[in-house]
Amino acid sequence: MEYQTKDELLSKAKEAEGKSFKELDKYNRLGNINAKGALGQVIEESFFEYTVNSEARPDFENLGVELKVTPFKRNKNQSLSAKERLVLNIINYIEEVNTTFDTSSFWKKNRNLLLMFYEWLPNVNRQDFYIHKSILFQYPEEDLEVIKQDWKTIVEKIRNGKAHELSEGDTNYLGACTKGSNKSSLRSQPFSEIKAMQRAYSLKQSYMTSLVRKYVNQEEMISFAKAEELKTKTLEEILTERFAPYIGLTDLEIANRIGIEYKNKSKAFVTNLISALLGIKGTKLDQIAEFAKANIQFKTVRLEPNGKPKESMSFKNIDFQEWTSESWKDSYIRNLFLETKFLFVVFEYKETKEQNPNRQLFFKGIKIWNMPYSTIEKEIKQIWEELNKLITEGLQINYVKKGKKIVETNNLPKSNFNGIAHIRPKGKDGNDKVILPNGQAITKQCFWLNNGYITEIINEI
DNA sequence: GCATGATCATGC
DNA sequence: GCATGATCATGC
Repeated sequence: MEYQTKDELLSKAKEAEGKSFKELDKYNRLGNINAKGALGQVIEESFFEYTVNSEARPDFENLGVELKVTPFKRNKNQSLSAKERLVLNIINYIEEVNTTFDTSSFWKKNRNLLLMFYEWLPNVNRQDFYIHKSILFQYPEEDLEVIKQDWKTIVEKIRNGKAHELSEGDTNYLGACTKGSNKSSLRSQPFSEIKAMQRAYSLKQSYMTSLVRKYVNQEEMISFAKAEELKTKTLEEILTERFAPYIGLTDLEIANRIGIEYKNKSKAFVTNLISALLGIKGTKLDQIAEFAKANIQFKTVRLEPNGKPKESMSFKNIDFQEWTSESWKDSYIRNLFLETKFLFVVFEYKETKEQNPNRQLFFKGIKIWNMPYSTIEKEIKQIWEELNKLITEGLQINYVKKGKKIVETNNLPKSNFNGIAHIRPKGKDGNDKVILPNGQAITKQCFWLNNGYITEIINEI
């Protein structure tokens, strides 16, 4: 049947709230097909009773509304997250470069979304998943401005003959995610001979998480950029501008100026500093809308007078079981760097520790960065493969006497491995160990980006 | 001076 | 108690 108004469509969609897919599946689709989009098909065919299509036009064409059935999950700490990105239409590289945002395939098809959220549960048959919430989604004005910027970024890259280097980390809310995983899903691009992976527009998982929290859980986040400002400046430009007045000041001076408590060793200090600089003092960083939606993580960098950080940058400890059971494409480390943007908050010491043990820290600036696709697929992949190989072979773990102490050594990739990253212990003490898949015990290990590599990134400021 | 291993400190 | 950010210590 055809719905005459959006309200009519929405009230129909709301009838599904609280129902399981089993109840909605009139034609027993779920019993027969295993395909990925089956849950969406049940909604299209059984619930709305229209034939499944994969056309460029929206599903409810007369209303210009596209239907999307999308999962969320509950985390260990009970918060909700989108289970995945929302995949939209495939990008035709050849045609998309001839459009503007308003005439783009993205905007034509996905301007109005009817979102039906269901909860995904581990070890539960998908027939028993429930629809929790149906909403007619329209992009908030400030989000739409960021999405327009993202769209431009994507199309510019195609125009520069770099469709094959597109990466989700390039953009903030709207991404270009790969779709189809084999060689046959390569497509031509207009300004390069190189075939590019087929990609679709997508709303990033982090962006979808913000929608889940807002619409399913009624959580509000706080944003620092207004739509008006985003019309003339990118999110990155706004951030840079907000931090600029404080360049050259010491951390103490900044604390005094913005009225936050100064705690030298406190992890919370830089967090407080960021939210205060952004004009939303006291907001936890995961509650800052732009950071949450774009998956921007901050990292503090402290440069020595020679312009290089003394220390490498650590990430979370390595889960060896996870590392060796995932494929490269699904690997934690690959997806971390593909999907995360980093906000480096850079400070510098102007004296060495020898010159002055109580040396002060001066704010130098920020850098918003995501790892280039080529680095992920080359150096990060190398280290991932090397670690997998070593774990399969069995690590060489030795205990050698150094002076009075006994030190644990191993043959994991060191900082000279490929210049980008290395693996190094990070435990509480000598007894803080994990068990490798083959039963060996080793001090907890961590993934580090080399300080030399960090220097290169920061020097682009 | 740098690389690598060791471990402290904070916050949830 | 643990994860993660931060930093120390030692030897080449």
